[in-house]
Amino acid sequence: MFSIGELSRRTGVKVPTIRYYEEIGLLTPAGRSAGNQRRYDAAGLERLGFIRHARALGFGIDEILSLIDLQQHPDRSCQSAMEIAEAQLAAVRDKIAQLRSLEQELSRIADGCEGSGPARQCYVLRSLSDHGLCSNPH
Amino acid sequence: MFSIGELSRRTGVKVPTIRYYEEIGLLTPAGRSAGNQRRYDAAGLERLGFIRHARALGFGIDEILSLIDLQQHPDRSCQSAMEIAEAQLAAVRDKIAQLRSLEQELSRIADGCEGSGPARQCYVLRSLSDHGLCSNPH
DNA sequence: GGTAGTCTCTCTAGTGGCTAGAGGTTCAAG
DNA sequence: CTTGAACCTCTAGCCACTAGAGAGACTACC
Repeated sequence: MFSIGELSRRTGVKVPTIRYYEEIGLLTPAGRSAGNQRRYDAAGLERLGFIRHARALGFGIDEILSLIDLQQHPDRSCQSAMEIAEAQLAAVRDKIAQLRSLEQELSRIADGCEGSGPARQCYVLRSLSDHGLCSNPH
Repeated sequence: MFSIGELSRRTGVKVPTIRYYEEIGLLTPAGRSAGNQRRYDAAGLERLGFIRHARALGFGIDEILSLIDLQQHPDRSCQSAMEIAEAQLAAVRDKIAQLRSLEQELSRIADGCEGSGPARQCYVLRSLSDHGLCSNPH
């Protein structure tokens, strides 16, 4: 049994974040000390590692709740886990596509400006004023 | 002179968003009607188009404030505009790189699971529990 | 000039996923 | 038994909006 600070050190998750996870029902301490301080065990450590990893991969809190729920019922089908992962993958790919389109526009816009002239002629400012100068829709 | 609803229709920016932009100092109406309703002119329309375009490219409110400030002083050097654009481009590229790394992990994880077995064996759940299964750092 | 129906007003609160800080209590080492 | 770090709860703030309540203004038609 160890403290929240120890748990934080072992997982790299900040103390207030751990408390926040408790508040939203992701992680409950194994118990409390006589003086009401949180105490965690190995299961809590593992759980927080799971959460951290899932967050790093971009899963939202609701998805993580579902995944944890599934993890606690090992006899159920893992179909929903796969669906959640695929949905996340699709969301990431979508985002990448959007960002690539932005990258293209931004590099075109930034390249068009030398940074040396007056703002009147600035290609950055002109591009923002006139959407017609863009090659992509966004 | 036209109403906020008309401005919204012409730009595709929602009415509450326009009011929010006013609150944070991005866009002031040209005036008010006798009954205190906002009235906009062509300059407001143009300004909101600029803001919308900049937001679509991912610029933050502070950056947009700076860009508008520069736009209103056409004799100043446009260096800062270029810097802002390049910083945004760099941020977008960073984000893309991060997302690509996530994409790789996620597709590996999702591919490892058939969705048909019990949760006990689910590769998605096992991957999240054991960071060591990952090939990328994230 | 009345009225119906749409638009607009201000204000408050909520979103997601935390982060920061105040003011007070508990713990562990010496 | 004291010191100082760690911990507690609670509130407020971040970004860029979005939603909704309750009240007032505008416009088209009769």
